[in-house]
Amino acid sequence: MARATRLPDHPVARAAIIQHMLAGAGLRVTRPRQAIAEVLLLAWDHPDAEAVLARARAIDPSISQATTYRTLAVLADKGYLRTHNFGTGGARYEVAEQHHDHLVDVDTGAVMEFVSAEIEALQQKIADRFGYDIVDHQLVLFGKQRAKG
Amino acid sequence: MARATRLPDHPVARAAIIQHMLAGAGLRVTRPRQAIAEVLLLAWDHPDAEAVLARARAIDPSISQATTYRTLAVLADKGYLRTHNFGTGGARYEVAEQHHDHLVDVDTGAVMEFVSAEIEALQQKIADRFGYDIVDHQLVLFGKQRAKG
DNA sequence: TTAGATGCAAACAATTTGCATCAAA
DNA sequence: TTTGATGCAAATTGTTTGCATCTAA
Repeated sequence: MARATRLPDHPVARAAIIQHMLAGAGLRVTRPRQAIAEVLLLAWDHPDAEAVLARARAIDPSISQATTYRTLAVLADKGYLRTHNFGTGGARYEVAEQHHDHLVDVDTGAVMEFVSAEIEALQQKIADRFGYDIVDHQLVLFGKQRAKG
Repeated sequence: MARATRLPDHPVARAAIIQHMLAGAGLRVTRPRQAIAEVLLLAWDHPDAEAVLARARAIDPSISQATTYRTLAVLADKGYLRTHNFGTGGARYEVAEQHHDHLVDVDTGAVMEFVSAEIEALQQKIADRFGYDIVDHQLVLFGKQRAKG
């Protein structure tokens, strides 16, 4: 049930998408950043900085940890990435497309995505009670797979 | 609008509650742990480990960082405390009483608490779709105070 | 050309651990 | 008394930064 990749197969189209993302974030389009962006766009999971670095080095072995963290930070800051903190370990990243929330399998660590317009509507109702406007939210469900019976 | 303290004023009653919490977690009732538990039970906010340590040292200056982290970890593991990750900085702790979620003021860092039975019901409906039972969840709304009109 | 990006290594921040000593049960 | 708890300091983990050197624009 792996999600389809977010990048087209055609190498020119891929390069164009990556370029758009980096330039859109106000960044120069360098080789390390292209590798990092490609890694994120290809990721079907929610890798942490270490995993992003490892995968990026498969494309270009000279990429440093510092560049990885710096690039992740800028892209997240500019809204191209979302960061999450699922309990222990470092921050985990994913390309920010349509907003969605997460269901984490506490036994396997697998992460599923979902959206619920109903929940989002209720959230704003709650914020209203406090006199607030919501600028962001995070909802993480932790669950166990139900035994087949 | 500070929440009332979770501990009674009477010193004997306070000691009994703290003892109950520590013993209930399978821990020996030591002076450092009593101080840490008292700090958490008295906390009206959501202190991080550093703040817990500082407040505990006001009770007993000899308390170490290691004991603070160790005690927080066990109490959280046993379900007496909840931990949160509101963006940057270390984990933040609070006594686990009735479950509730949080609304964080992105400008001031203030944290408000709320519960919504409606949202919780929808959460289980979503987990059902994946064949999961929810064992825990975390919902954090980030908001800005609405300008007074 | 030149401002911005890089790798490296050192610095930081948050948390965990080994160990000799201490104290609750 | 003996098993678990403590403080200390060192080790880990995750992340950030200074700096001399590159390189995209």
